[in-house]
Amino acid sequence: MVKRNDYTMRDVARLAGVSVSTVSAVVNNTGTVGPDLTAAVQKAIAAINFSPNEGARGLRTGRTHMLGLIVQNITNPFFVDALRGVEDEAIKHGYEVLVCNSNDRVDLESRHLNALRLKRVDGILLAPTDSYAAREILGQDRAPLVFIDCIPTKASVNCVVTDNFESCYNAVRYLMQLGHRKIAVITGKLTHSTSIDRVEGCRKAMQEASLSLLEETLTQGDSHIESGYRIGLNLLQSPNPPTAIFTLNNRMALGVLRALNELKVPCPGRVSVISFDDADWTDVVSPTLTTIAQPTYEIGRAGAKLLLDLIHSPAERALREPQQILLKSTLCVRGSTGPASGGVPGAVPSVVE
Amino acid sequence: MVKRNDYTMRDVARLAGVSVSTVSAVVNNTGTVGPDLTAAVQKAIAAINFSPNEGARGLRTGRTHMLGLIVQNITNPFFVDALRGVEDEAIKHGYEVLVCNSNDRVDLESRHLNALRLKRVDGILLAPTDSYAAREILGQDRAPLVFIDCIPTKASVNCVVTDNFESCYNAVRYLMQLGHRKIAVITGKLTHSTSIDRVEGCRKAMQEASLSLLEETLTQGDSHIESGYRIGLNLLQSPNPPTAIFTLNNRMALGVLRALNELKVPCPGRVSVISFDDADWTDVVSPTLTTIAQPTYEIGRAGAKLLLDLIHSPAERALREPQQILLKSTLCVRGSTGPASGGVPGAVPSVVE
DNA sequence: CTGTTAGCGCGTTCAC
DNA sequence: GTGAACGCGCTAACAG
Repeated sequence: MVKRNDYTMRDVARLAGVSVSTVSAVVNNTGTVGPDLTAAVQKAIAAINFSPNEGARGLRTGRTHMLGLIVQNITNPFFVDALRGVEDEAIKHGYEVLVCNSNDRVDLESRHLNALRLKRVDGILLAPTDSYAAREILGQDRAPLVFIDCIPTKASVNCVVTDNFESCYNAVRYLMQLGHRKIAVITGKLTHSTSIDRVEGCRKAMQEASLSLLEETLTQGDSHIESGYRIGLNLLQSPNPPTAIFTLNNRMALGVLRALNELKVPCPGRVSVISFDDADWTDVVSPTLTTIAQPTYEIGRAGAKLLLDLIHSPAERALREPQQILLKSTLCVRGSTGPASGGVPGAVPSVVE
Repeated sequence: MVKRNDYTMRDVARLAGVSVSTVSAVVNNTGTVGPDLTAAVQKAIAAINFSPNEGARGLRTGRTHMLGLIVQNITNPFFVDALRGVEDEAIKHGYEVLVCNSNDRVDLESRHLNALRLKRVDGILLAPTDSYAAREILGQDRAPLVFIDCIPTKASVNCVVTDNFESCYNAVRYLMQLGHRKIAVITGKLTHSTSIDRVEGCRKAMQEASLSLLEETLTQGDSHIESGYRIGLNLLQSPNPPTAIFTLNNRMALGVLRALNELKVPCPGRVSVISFDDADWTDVVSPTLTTIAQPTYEIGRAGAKLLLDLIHSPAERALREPQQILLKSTLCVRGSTGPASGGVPGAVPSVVE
């Protein structure tokens, strides 16, 4: 047993000459204690700088006032912004946030899930590493759960995500308006709903223009810089290169830009680049990067809000259908996208709308 | 009282036909329970999917197995990397991390400090917003505390930081070797030890070369992009511009680069730029950025390690002098720094070593 | 080896 | 309006 020199309510009670329950009543402001005693208790509390033990309180009330947040990879600024949103909302309601980083590993994710369970957090926000793995945890009884940046299954679950389908649909249409017909798409892992929805959005836009999303123009990366770089090199050096590259994530775009600079391929002269996710540096890189900005902070905030809602009304929760919150993104046009006209000879297919 | 449908040890005990303490002994693996009973208990645990309530355990043991991490501003990637280091180390020892973002506000910082106290975390890692404010919390009795990215006072405190003084000393010497004599320094808030130490490092290097760090070449920013941009514009448009700009933080460098591009000032042709903090994008921006890379992850890891050390040996802690861990940085030379020779006419002062 | 007992710090009926 | 008693889920003495 570790020695803790924290003061307890008993100390306060003794000092104020009252009973523990009176102290408790004052601390919790139940309003049933007379003004004189209240003052005495408050004085005693201040005197020894007493602060109630939230752990013990939680044991009684069944509330820990802690939220768990598990993110795929904290290295991705997207999740940092979401984290800010989560924390701001949590604080506002007197909650603290236990942050866990899965580091793209499913095993770490479930380990964190278990740790949060032991800690009896009041609710969990989960940005899963893999949609299929995420489904398995759905059946289990645990604290209220809200997914962010992922819709793990068609079945109804509480989640908040960007409208990935529409965002990509619009982005590809934008590229096609610029005259692009051969558009390469670099995706994240296709076992994640986010990637899947984004690809579908691309596919729809292209189908409407009687183009098809060919295997050769769709490449799976892993959301990290290196994969963007490697795939970018391949794409740019292929005999029949695309006139536009669409990376479905920020950091893969960084890799593509690196490949671009290294190969000294003019952009947007020969190839346009557009990427999902905005960032600090998009207007300082060369070329400045056209992006689709997600409401990152808002995703976190809305997720936390929904979660706190579930926590505070468990009765309704059972009745109400889970909510799927879809947030809109913004297209930020910058220097990396331009007309396809000056493309490589032969790169423009004969398809006409 | 909220209804929790979690199972307790009593349920397990009942199911296994043993007493609660036996269950406890099995769970904690004290090795005093016979093999047959152990098996029975484990079976019962598995049957109802029991998991011990860490909160209740903490009430007994006085350990919450939680660490608090308060960072100045989570938007800064430096702290995200440190966070990763903290978490990895924490997990290894069965701890979870409560992450708090002060958002550069001293009042939020102390609010978080208080919340962590209520939660009875076993230890706190603090990256303070302001060194002066940080001193005030030193006297208070609370959980073991380790500072990161800050030495709030000359008096001995446990902390782990980059050797800011030496890093800057070396960086300025590097610039001087390239022939630079008029070096502008853009600092973060000067109420933070980190900024102060960095400035001192610059000053020493310049003094050794009989140069002085003039007020006109030393400007205080606030570590955000905007301030770098604004100060950068001023500097570049001044009648007697510097031949080199040293930003003491990542994001201010981003601002300077923006100013540079906007004004179309050749870099490093007319002015060189070097910055503290490395980043993902340093080799994709134009020009690629020369930086001083801090061992960010390691700062977090070492900080957590030191903290866990303090937690696990409170007896020695009282005896031992607090530790100040100083980590080395790395100079990453890229495209934004070059010889000063081609500088603006008149920009080279007549000072000769 | 195992069970009984006594709290950890707090909130919450109940009598008074 | 106030205080005594009980229990939240668990660990740690101690007894057997």
